[in-house]
Order: sequence, then structure tokens, then C-alpha cells
Amino acid sequence: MDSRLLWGTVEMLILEVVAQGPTYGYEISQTVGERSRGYFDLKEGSLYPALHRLEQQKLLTSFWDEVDGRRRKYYKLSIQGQTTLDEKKAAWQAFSKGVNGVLGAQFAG
Amino acid sequence: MDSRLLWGTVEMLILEVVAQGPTYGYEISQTVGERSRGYFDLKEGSLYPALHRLEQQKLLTSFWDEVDGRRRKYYKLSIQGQTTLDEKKAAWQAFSKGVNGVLGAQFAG
DNA sequence: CTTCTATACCTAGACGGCCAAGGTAAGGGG
DNA sequence: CCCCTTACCTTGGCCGTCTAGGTATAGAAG
Repeated sequence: MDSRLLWGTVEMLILEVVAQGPTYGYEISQTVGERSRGYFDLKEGSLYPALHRLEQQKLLTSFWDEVDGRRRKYYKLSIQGQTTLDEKKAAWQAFSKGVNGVLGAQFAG
Repeated sequence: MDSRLLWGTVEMLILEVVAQGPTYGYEISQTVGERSRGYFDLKEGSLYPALHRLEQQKLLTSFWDEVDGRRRKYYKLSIQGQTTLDEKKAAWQAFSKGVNGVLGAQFAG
């Protein structure tokens, strides 16, 4: 896949997954992979910096937990996070519609 | 609009417009704007470097013409350009489908 | 004549998110 | 003991976009 296309969508994908319930980095990348039928393979170098940005922007809150001797940093969506997610989804649909408009595609967002 | 989303799609949009017939930079940006119903506003700092890249990669060929005292650099799609355009459109649809899969959207590409 | 808008091209430099590649650490199977 | 999986993190490079600037012509407004 063309990784350039990813620009600007990684944060939306993360927020969307976390919106389903508290989860952690490793699981997020797996969920994104599964839900896209293997299309996405979120790299750690994209995933963790993105999580840190989102937390710093207070769109996510985090807490550490340990399961079977493994440290996990769980993330939860904040109120602002939900608002931002809604905005990002709207922006995505507008963008997608714009691209499809130029392509003359019959399907729409 | 979130310009980050644009990454990787500008070249596809340009190729698509040029595929309709020979045209030039200024007109391309207008066409993209119109066909996306005003959503896209291709900046010159993105447009011209992209055109030069595409020409250097031999996906586009160019020739100068003058109309009403105005120099225009016309671009034409090459055979390889058409192939690349097809590939980019397929990649876009796969990407779009992947995103929508994660979003759990009902619409598909 | 000057000024403004539209047309039409170009470029240098900054920005910033993604990726490759590296590191740390624990559990479990071969 | 080694290797794979899980689970986190960071550094540095890459490269396409944008900002902001430049050049030039035509036509309209003042």
C-alpha cells in the first residue's frame, strides 16, 4: 500500500478503535489490521508517536495495567476525543467525496 | 480541509484530469476544484512540483503553447501515465475500502 | 497612468507525520 | 539456549505539502 495515503488518517483510525472501548497500542494495531481485512499494518513508528500526540492533546487518557506479567498502557477516549473523532470522520467523508468527484466515480461517501 | 489527507492523492488527481485530454497547470487546478465541488484548492506549491515530478517520471509529456499572449505549458498523458493512473486509482479504492472497514461504514469504494 | 484582478508559470525553505531500524523486557515453546 | 510473540519506546531520514515570494501579460477600473 502507498503509505503516503495514510497521512492524516492514522489518528482517526486510532480514535475510532479506542472509541469502541479501552484498549492498548498493540491491540489497536491488530484491530485496525483485522477490520481493514489486512490492508492496514500500523507500524510502531507511526502508532506510538500518534498515541502520544493524542494523549498530549487530551483526546485520549491512559492508565497502565498488567496482565500475565505484561505491562499494557490502556487508552480511553475523552469527551474532546469523541468530538474530534466525529470531526475527523466528517472530514474524511468530505475528502473521499471530493476525490471520487474528481475521479468521476459512481460510488459516494 | 485537512491538507494531510491530500498526501499521495494529488498526483492521481492530476493524472486523472490530464487523462481527459491535454491541459495545463492553471486549468488543472480549476478543473480539480470544480469537479470536487470546491472541496479541493490545489496550491501552486503542490501543483507545479507534482507536474514536474510526473513529467520527470515520464508519466506526462509537455509542450508549450501561446494563447492570447499567454504562455501555457500543456501536458499529455503517456502510456505509462495511464498505467500508473489505473494503479493509483486501484490503490485509492483499496485504501478507501480499508478506512471504511475500520470505520464500520456502510458505504464502500 | 496607475492599480487591481485574473491568468500563467516557477521556486526556496519550513513543516511534520510516516517509516526503518534500533532498543528494552517478559513469557513460552522447541 | 534460542527464537517467536507480546508490549512498549525512540532516533533519524524521507519527502510531499504549504507559505510566501518571484516573473510576466492582458484587461478593466479609477
